[in-house]
Amino acid sequence: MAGVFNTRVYEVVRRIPKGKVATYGQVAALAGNPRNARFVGYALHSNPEPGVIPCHRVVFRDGSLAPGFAFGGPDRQRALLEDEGVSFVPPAADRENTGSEGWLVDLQRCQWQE
DNA sequence: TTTATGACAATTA
DNA sequence: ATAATTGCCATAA
Repeated sequence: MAGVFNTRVYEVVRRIPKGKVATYGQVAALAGNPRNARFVGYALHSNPEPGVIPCHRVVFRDGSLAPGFAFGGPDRQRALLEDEGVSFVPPAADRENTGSEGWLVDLQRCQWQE
């Protein structure tokens, strides 16, 4: 099909439990390619399997998400994650948020762990 | 058909 | 310690 990696990513993202989030790097690593974090997002962009793959649970290593490419806006993603029980924390001021409302997912508590 | 770019992360200088 | 570069697969033009 459209590449093994792509299919692998979908499978991994689909495994992310509700209330948890995974970073691109983690998904890429589980997909078998720890260096392919870039294509993880591209895979979701290419064929996000609407309704099947929770793209909103995939966030940056910093805890933020893709600004402008979120299924409706970063604000929308925060609402979805909060609704699932994901904890949000204010920016560390040291780490400038990539595009969220200024709030980052608490990877310390909500990062998906296999 | 080939070339260039893309939701990032890790490594090396 | 920080900064800049590299790496990987797939898709679009």
